[in-house]
Amino acid sequence: LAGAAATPRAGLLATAHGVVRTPAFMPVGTSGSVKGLSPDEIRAAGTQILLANTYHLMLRPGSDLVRELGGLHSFMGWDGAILTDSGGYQVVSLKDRVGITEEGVAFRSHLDGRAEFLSPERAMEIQADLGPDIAMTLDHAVPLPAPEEQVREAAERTLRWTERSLARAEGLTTPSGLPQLRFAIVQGGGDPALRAEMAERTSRLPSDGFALGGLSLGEEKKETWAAARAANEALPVDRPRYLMGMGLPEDLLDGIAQGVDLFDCVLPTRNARNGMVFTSAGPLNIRNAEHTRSPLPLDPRCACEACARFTRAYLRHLHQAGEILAHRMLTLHNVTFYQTLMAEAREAIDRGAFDAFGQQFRRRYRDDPGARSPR
RNA sequence: GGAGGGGUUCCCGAGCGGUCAAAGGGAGCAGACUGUAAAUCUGCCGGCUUAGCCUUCGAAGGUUCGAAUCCUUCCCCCUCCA
Repeated sequence: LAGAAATPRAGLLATAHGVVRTPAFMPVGTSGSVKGLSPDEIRAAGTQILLANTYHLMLRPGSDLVRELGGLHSFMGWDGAILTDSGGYQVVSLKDRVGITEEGVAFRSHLDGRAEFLSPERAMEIQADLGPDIAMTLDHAVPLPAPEEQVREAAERTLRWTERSLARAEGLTTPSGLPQLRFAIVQGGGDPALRAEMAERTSRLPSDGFALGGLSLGEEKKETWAAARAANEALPVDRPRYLMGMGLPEDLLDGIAQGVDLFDCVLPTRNARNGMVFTSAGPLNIRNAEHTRSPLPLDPRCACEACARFTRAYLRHLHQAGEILAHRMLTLHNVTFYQTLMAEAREAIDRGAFDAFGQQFRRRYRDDPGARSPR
């Protein structure tokens, strides 16, 4: 990896399951599955690395079972790279079932109400059992807006938890025996100064990469990027940066512009199941009546199976009829769209033409009337 | 032929004198979704010149200050008996 602190960069991230060309997007496969897609389809969409979740897999089927069956890669039949989130996000998404102490996070399982406990140490132990290529340290994210004091406290606690996580990870082994990278998470809310400070302090720790967590959690977009930029400028240039949980296609471009190497987001997969399709001419909702008789593909610029084979009219029909194929095809398309965007961005960076690429993408994404089928 | 039950807004289905343009589903229409408790959730869903007015609960007539609700006749459906 090369380049100045917070400018677009393309690189290679070596993992135990292949070299990931960055910037890269990780589709989310929380429970060990990118909902609706087989590993071959995930790969065909252009995916190099995907994300799974510690909390969910810990509850079901249990990390010991995954270890017994050779680790997450062999368990789910995916031989590409995997990153697992530590469960820190569930502190936010499951906030009503969570209690936080300095020791860790107490959960009431969303599955059966059972008490579960995730400490920084346990998060790393579970991730060692799961055996992803990259494990995330446990962090404490805060929904925004939040009082300054609370944001500071969570950020400081995250740093302490990061130290504990990294310390515990020493000596742990994966089921396959292959090495595991550890990424530390920087918190700090929407405050650029706090973000910069936390990034600087975190970067002194022996971490293989760094992540920006707790963004797009209710703050204004301007705030998101100001905070992210401050952190990115303070992070070491020679290690990968991961912007957690974002985002929209525009967000990916904005993140890449300030030197982010890794992204993940549920939008392309979850929204696909809810009928939303990302296209080069902007987003569309396949449920909308305007597509009822449309003979067009979702996106004429896309090479995925859904676009090669099916009309909007058919896909709309499938979605209205509640057919699984609609969810599968829209998911395949959205993931392909995201991965194509990332591949084009990498190529543009290599050419030294990222800005122009971004502008061209945005122009088409916002303004192309081809996004709408004729009435 | 006899006995009984029923026809409600696109569909199913509550309501059984005023608080009913009429519960609840479904369908339809639109919106939301950013480290997934999500194939989920929210809103609209008779019309209009929309703090109100108009048309609507099989049809027509009647009772009543007031009817989807009560009465009469008619039309249509279903069940049982002959």
